Amino acid sequence: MSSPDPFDRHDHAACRKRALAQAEAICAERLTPIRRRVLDLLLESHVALGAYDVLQRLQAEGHRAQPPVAYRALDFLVANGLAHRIERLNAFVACHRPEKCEAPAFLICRECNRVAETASASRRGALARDARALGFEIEQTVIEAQGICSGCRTS
Amino acid sequence: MSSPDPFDRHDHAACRKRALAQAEAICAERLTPIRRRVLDLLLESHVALGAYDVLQRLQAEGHRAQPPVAYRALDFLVANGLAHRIERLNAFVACHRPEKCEAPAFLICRECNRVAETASASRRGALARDARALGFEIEQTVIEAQGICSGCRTS
DNA sequence: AAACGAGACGTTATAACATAACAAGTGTGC
DNA sequence: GCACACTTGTTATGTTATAACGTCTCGTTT
Ligand SMILES: [Zn+2]
Ligand SMILES: [Zn+2]
Ligand SMILES: [Zn+2]
Ligand SMILES: [Zn+2]
Repeated sequence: MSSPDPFDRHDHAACRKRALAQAEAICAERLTPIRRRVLDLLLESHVALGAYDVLQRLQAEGHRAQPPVAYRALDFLVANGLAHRIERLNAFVACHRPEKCEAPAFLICRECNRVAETASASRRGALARDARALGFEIEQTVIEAQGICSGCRTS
Repeated sequence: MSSPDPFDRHDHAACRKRALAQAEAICAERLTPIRRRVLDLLLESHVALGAYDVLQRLQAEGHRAQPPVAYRALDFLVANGLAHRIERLNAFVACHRPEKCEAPAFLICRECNRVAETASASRRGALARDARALGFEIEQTVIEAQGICSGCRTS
């Protein structure tokens, strides 16, 4: 089955809870309060958050944080597969299925800025074939599609 | 046939000349001296250049340029399909085949930093299918693979 | 010719994104 | 205790990108 579609309504409270539980399973005690809070901030938001957006939210909660605090937490989450960086937006989203996530691809609505995560073809596609032909060894692939979601198109 | 492989040796003087000629055919008088020069700077370099790299080179040639000069030229080139932005690197490469270029994908060597342009599957792949299923209309897709090229791997 | 508008470019200033470097606190194992 | 790994706090700075406004040129309109 596919990941929850952020363009669609779903039981997001449960979705968020599950993602946090998976995060704790993956990281155990390494999911410190700051990291956990940052992950939850990403889960709360269906749009990608920039590091400074995260920082502002932390500060709004009374945490006297400086930029490295946000970047470190985000870097940790990305390194552990709990969040993804969206290059196009210089921003981050939570991964909703960290246990099954491999070779993600993203659909970014230019109107509402929401980001949907989907799975990419990975080792089978034309790109992998081309790379092999060139002797290029792919380690990681960024796939980010821009466009307009169904909700925004109809309105 | 595929585009010239920057990981491979080729007659780059000719390659560059052809690309410039195609650029002039596409833009006519709109390819002003600055834009032409920036395009040529990108063609000269097999690695992606950041806007400030371009800027430095312009300044080294005696041109008293400020950042917007570089960004404007690069934006123009990208808008006209003569160059591509590599999101992962916040940098730009010239397109070697602007007339035939559609849905490009990139292979980025993390060791030598060279970037090869290839063609992506476009409307047929799993991504397009997923998007259609969600009612998402894709307008543009960024595909950037990181890895290691054959030259760098063997050495 | 004078007025106008579009497009390119010059210039200043500032916004937005990201990291280097070092200090200090915590816990674990020796 | 002490070394070590890891996390966090904090200051400062580096890097990437754009807003805003002025000027110049050229071709079109009046
Ligand atoms: Zn994911
Ligand atoms: Zn939308
Ligand atoms: Zn191209
Ligand atoms: Zn290489």
